[in-house]
Amino acid sequence: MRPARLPALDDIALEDVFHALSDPFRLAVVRRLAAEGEASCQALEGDRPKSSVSHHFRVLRQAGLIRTRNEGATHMNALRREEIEDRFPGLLACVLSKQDG
Amino acid sequence: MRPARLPALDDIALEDVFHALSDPFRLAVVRRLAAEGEASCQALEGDRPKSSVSHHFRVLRQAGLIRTRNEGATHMNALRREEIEDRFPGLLACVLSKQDG
DNA sequence: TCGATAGTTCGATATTTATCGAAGTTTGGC
DNA sequence: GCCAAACTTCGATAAATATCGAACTATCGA
Repeated sequence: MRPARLPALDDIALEDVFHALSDPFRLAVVRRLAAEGEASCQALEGDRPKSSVSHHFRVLRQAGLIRTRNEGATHMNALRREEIEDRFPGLLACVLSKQDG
Repeated sequence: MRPARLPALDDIALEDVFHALSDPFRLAVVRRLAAEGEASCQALEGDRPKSSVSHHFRVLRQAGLIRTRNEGATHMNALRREEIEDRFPGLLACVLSKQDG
């Protein structure tokens, strides 16, 4: 199992983060990770096929938003909170406020 | 000249705002409007064709990010700052901070 | 070793978005 | 009224994304 190859947030443009967050499923994943701390892909897939879920997790990973830790066969995902806050101050607050409005 | 048909920000999902901001040209427009207050489409087009510029302004308008006021034949655009801040607190701050990083 | 489970990767198709010329609209000036 | 300027709208094409099944990989347990 190779190292997690986390992209450095400094190399990521805000546009790319916005793109990652412009999908409802991905935005929901970010919100749930913020609320629940850590979760497997499976725990967050709705009823969609695994390949689709995997695709969305990859987009989030490449945008620097999440970190994935392999724990046995399951992959545990978590928000890169501090780093995101450091690089894009206020972004998470914005995503997490008024989630229903 | 019919009324500006501004969408109510309450009707706009955060995903849609993120989508609007996920394009480098549109993000640049938002930043320039924030810095300069008001500008015509023409003043902000790089060297791209008018139809392309018009398209991007429409996306920004539909996402509720800008307001367009017709002053003669030219259309003056401005950020809907207070409303955006109201609906998505922190979003603009995030877009406007560290624009070069 | 054989399954079963959890994800990833591949490939093909569908949907969405962007791009840009051409034609149309509105406004102001002569 | 006529023309130019500033946009918008239309339509066609290109490019980027999403979707989903099928095949592949890695890990755990019996």
